[in-house]
Amino acid sequence: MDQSTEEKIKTAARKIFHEKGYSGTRTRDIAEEAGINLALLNYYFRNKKRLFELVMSDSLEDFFSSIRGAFVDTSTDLDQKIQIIINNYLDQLTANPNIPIFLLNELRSNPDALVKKSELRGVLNSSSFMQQLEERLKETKQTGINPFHLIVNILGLTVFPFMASPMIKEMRQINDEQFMAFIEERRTLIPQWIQLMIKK
Amino acid sequence: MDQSTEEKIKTAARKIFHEKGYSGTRTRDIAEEAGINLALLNYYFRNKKRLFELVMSDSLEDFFSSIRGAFVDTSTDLDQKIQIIINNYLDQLTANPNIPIFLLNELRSNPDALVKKSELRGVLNSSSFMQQLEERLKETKQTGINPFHLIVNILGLTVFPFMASPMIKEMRQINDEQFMAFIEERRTLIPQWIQLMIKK
DNA sequence: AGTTTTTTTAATCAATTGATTAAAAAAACT
DNA sequence: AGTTTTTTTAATCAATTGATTAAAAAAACT
Repeated sequence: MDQSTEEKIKTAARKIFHEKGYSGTRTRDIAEEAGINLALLNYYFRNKKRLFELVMSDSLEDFFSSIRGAFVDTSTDLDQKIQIIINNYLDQLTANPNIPIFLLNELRSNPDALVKKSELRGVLNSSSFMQQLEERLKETKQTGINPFHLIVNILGLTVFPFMASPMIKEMRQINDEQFMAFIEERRTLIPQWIQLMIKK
Repeated sequence: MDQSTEEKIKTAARKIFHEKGYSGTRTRDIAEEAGINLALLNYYFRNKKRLFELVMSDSLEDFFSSIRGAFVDTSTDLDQKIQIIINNYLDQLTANPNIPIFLLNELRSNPDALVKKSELRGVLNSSSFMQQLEERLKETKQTGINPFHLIVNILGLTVFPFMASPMIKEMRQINDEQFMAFIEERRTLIPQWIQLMIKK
């Protein structure tokens, strides 16, 4: 495990920024986590802000990358895509449960970070998935419904429980392991629910 | 508008804490927002932490209070309750769009705040709504599904778009007004989707 | 009207935080 | 082996932040 100092800092910064957000994170926290001298943060990354922007950009990329493939793939049909998107998201969120709340909380004060990812908008809006959704809504006589609602629903059913995990755990008096079992139950349920919304 | 100084501080604190979170908020921000002298925060509330805990407690109360009535009301049936809960939530979130992300972000670092509201767990778990949900799942041969999933779904479909509003606005290139129109569309759609999940 | 209590103010302080500095150590180059 | 460049270190600094202080002003009490 011979990580360079620069890599050590990045890894540590990702972890701590995800947990504490930008203003809750001290550069000393990152240095401690990385096991390096505090001044190295400025030597390698100039200042806290730059390091954060790097982590923010990477995290946005991570958030979208696990589903981009499924969105644009023309060889799968709508039902397959729904399954793949939800599965890929659950896998990714299981590995990085802090990403959604981190991203959405930071985007509140700095929405511009997303503008730099404007390419994603293009990908999403012209995706095979979007077209297939529109066609399905036509077939099911639901043309009054903006297909974007369905995308929000997939995200809401998949992502929200991770963001609300403290509340869910407290309300149901369950531990982390039991929470993850709850999430696994949803792996098959969410696609079924989405299917009901666009049923032929 | 003869608010006392104490009230002015509370109002300002709620606003700023909701926007910036605990660590992103300086006591000077609150004082400026309230139009009062900085030292008055300590005079009236002793320190930043106490003021925050007060705002946190109130905000949790607000988050749950708009739906508590509907949960325990025994004179309405399940379908009516779903409608009322979603409507009440949308009204409340429209008035205070920052509450969910504020609460869930702060609960990540301090879940204990919720333990102080443990009474809510009792209310939820023994509520008329919960019982009606269980009965409906029985009637529809879905006894393998924990009814709590449906509650998470209602929240996910209702609350998540508010939390994700920066992303939704950017992805669809819409302004605040258009975002609220998007939310209003969901007012009738969400109950329909939920009904599909528990359809007889 | 005088006295006491409460509220407010501007200045100041102690601690913290992001950042800088100068020197030492290590690596790379000749 | 000597020189140059890069990396690391511990100390220090400048700015910021939550909090305190002492005095003035206002309100309440007698």
